[in-house]
Amino acid sequence: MSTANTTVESLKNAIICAVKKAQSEGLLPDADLPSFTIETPADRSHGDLASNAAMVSARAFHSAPRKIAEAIIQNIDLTGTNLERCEIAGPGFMNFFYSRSYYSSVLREISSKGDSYGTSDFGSGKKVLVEFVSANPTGPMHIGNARGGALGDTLSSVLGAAGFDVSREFYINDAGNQIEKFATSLEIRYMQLYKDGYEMPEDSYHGQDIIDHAKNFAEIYGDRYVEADSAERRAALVKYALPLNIEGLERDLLKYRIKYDRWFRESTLHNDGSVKKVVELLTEKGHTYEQDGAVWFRASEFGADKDFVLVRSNGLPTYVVPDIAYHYDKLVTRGFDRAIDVLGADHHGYVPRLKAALTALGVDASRLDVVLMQMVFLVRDGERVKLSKRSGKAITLVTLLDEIPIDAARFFFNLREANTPLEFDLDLAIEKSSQNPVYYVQYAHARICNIFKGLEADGILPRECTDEELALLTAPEEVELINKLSSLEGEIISAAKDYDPSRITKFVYDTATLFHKFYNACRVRNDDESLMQARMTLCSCTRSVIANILTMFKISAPESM
RNA sequence: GCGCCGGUAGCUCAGCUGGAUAGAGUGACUGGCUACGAACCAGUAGGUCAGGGGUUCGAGUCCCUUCCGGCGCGCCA
Repeated sequence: MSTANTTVESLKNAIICAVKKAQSEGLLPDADLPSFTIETPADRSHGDLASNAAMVSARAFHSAPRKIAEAIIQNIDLTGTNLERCEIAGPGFMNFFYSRSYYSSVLREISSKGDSYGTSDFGSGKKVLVEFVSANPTGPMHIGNARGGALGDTLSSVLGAAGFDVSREFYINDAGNQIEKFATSLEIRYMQLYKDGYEMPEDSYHGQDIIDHAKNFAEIYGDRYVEADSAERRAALVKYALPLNIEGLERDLLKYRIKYDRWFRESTLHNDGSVKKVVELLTEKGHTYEQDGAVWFRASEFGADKDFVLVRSNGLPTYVVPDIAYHYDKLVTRGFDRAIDVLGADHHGYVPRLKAALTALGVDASRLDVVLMQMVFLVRDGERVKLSKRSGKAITLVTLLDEIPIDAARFFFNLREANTPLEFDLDLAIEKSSQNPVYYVQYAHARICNIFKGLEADGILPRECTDEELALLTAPEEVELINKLSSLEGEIISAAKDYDPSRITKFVYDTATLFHKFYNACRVRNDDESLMQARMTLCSCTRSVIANILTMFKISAPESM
């Protein structure tokens, strides 16, 4: 538990105790205290922590909020809360103020925890599987995958920092219809090299990558497969091209600093009979029926909007079946406490269906959470770049990473929460100025490093400060900054609860802002040696917070820029 | 037609379980380096929180409704 968290908890307890005491003295009626909140007021003159306890209990206690607040304050014992006084304000808020010693205890905590400051055991080691990107291995990754990658990877890191045991996984769709389409596309491109009269169907893959595969294949095997049986030709082409694509995915994601714990192949679910078994199990339990030669699942009986097909009339399963088998594998066979899927928002209709199937199989579907992410719009020269997937002209992850730094990409894709559309400004991302938020944050870090370098050159080294010295940090800019630093652990837990790593991006940006303000208002190098050392401690703690976050997000924290 | 998501400053967006005077960045204008990195900071201007009803001591936040935008609703994945 961090100092900041214990303060909030102990204040809550102190208020509850005060109410009981006031009740025993007859100052308040014997009614239950409704649930109330402790929050940080936006305006600092309203104290450091504020509670609405008196206002929410006005009805229960049949009394005016301010009167209730008075009764509470008369009986409150703030010993051990890091708080020293309380004021009643406005309609009945109780505003509490930190004691001086609180600030020094925050700085001490950060200094002693160092790299681990911000982490907690909130998740108590629960096993969580985060599946993200899972791009089709039939072609290159696009911008949506880039967002999914940054989101999934940082979300995993946030969950890890909050005390969950996290595994990252990529699901490879190396079976099913899209592989057939892949085969068809490769086959036609190959045959086009030798014969006329081969046209690409509308729904095949038109990208340059398919043409390249066919050419390279032809260079190795020549025309050997031109006269061969189509099935044999297709199999050979897929066997050649698919592993190359999968290697490519792995390589490109690694370049993006994403390393998976496991690459899970859909084909294994077909090969070991899992896919078949899903249909059998659902049928055994009476959750399926036949219609028009297809096998349907009674999804509407399990909370989905309508029934859907499991096995097509041609005898082949639809894509949902391996997906069900896969999630069953995650939650039951491998026993993860929770599975999180990062998906494009266009999949939202599919989620209730998958959950319905899991429920029908006796799995608690609430253990599956889906993070949906909205569209990315690339902006260049102030205008949205038109993306046309049809023509194969969509910007790929690789070309994006060629153009902009990895640091910027990872930062920018986490600027907004997943469920809101994201504008990605390409010009801004490569700009080396304060307008570029990633530079702004990194600059704060470099600036701190530079302060220490400069001081060290004059023989001034940081040392441990006494509480009295740390209590010299009383300027508003100093107090604000310490307050910010103190809330990192809580922020990470909130981000983990909400599956929203963008909160941490905002947090680190705000921290940088407060540091820059402090820097301009308070000179670290100072004739007052004690004050200088106290400020050095504050700098060092700020550096830890920024570095811990950037490192967690796999963004560099440079010592100079 | 049904479902999901969104609509906050000129632009891009914050606003945590309802809280005190709705905030940043950017753009516009004005200041601050013989002082630890000006890749920074300070200030001015800019708002009927899409419209309308409701709940409450209190609504950008919750409920209903209308309008506008994005996306879903396949024996595709």
